[in-house]
Amino acid sequence: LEAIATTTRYHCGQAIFSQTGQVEYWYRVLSGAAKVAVIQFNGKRQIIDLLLPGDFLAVLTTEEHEFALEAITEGTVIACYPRQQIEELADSDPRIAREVRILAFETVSRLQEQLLILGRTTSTEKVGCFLLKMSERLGHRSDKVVLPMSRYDIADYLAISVETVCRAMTTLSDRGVIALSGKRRSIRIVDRGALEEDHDSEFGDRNGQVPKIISRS
Amino acid sequence: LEAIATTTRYHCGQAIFSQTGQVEYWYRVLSGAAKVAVIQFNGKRQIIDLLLPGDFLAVLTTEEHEFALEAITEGTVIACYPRQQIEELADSDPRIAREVRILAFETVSRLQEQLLILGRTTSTEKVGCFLLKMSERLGHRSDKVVLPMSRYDIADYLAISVETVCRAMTTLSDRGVIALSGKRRSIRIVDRGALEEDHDSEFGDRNGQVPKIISRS
DNA sequence: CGCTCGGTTGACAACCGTCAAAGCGTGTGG
DNA sequence: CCACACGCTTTGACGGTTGTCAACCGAGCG
Repeated sequence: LEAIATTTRYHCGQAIFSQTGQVEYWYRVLSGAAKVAVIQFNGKRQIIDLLLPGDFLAVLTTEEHEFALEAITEGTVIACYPRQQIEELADSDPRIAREVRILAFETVSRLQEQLLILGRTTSTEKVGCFLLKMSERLGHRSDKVVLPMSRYDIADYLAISVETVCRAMTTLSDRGVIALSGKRRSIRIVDRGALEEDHDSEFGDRNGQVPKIISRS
Repeated sequence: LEAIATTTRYHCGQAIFSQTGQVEYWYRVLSGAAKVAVIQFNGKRQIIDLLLPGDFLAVLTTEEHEFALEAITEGTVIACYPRQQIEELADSDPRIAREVRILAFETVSRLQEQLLILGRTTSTEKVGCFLLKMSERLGHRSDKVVLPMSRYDIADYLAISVETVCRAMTTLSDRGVIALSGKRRSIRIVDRGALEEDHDSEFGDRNGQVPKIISRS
């Protein structure tokens, strides 16, 4: 599978691609980090996916939106696979087809998790869940998390403003849930349990209603 | 591919599955509509995906969340494929593998679109984009959209409250962008252009800055 | 040294969630 | 056939949260 890949090293902020229409390549981050952004007619940017080492991106078409893939850490290495060739390989080798399938499902899972984070009500929860997810995805066993992105990128990723991201950070820091180290992008998770529950039963579980009935149609 | 499927007809509000852990089946909506919901420790529900006829759902694992798939219209027909068998078929027949791949990529695309909607700033934009997407997905050429879901489901889907959904609807109606028919779930799109742009240059494009430089890391 | 950019904090207005209440539609039972 | 009840929808009032604007700090760099 790696035989048809062309790996390239990118600088921080460098665009891997940025276009509208059919995308003829699939990408995979080998080291560093990259963001998948959509530039809206509006001028506003939104980051709809964050790629860490091992993550995969396959975009079929980008109708009516301008997609952009961009490195966010210095020296990010990305493998680029021609779509045509990878499809042919998958057709001829079931193992490769299975691998591509798994990568696609991982992408689905990643996006679903992101949807859950965006569905949170308060910004503090969003940032808390984001930090938790980043801690998981970065895979370090320690509680130290070195964010690969700026606050601006976090804001675009969580669909909130930069100032709100900062405020959420300091709020979590004041609560003693996280600790902001000297280095700006380095964060230590102090109380992981509080991050996971967060607002859960903040004011006691006064809503004793068991949510058995899901539907209301 | 349809040989291994077991199709079942469901009532409105009936659960197709609801569990935590490994999901051993993949699903496809043949007619009607279904929602993929996550019940959080909190008790709050969030709809992370909406399945219309032709749409596909494959969940690998639902670690740490309880996933539920539930019909939202009466008489929804859903095909259920055992994961094991569909993988074996895909391994033996490249055409099936390709089909599964395409379905997975469509799921990715659907989730990305939903992320874009959730990334909108105001609730009116969210509802407007949602209606536009529903109009596209339902595929009717006319401007009439019959929503398959309740306002509660829309709220859980857009991560806003029910009241806000109603207010956004009436706001759009007051602006003359949409028309609320007598039937509650029937909506007519009057000014499609306004829905697409929406807030775009509401107060003139005072931010003349061309967003060439995407990155700020 | 001055510049730029990222990060942080404050003030204020607008938006949205919550609580409350009232209008509708549908289905069921009398 | 009608009355009632229940659930969905809508609207209002109010307080909390967040976006926006503004200013300041610190670090990197020419």
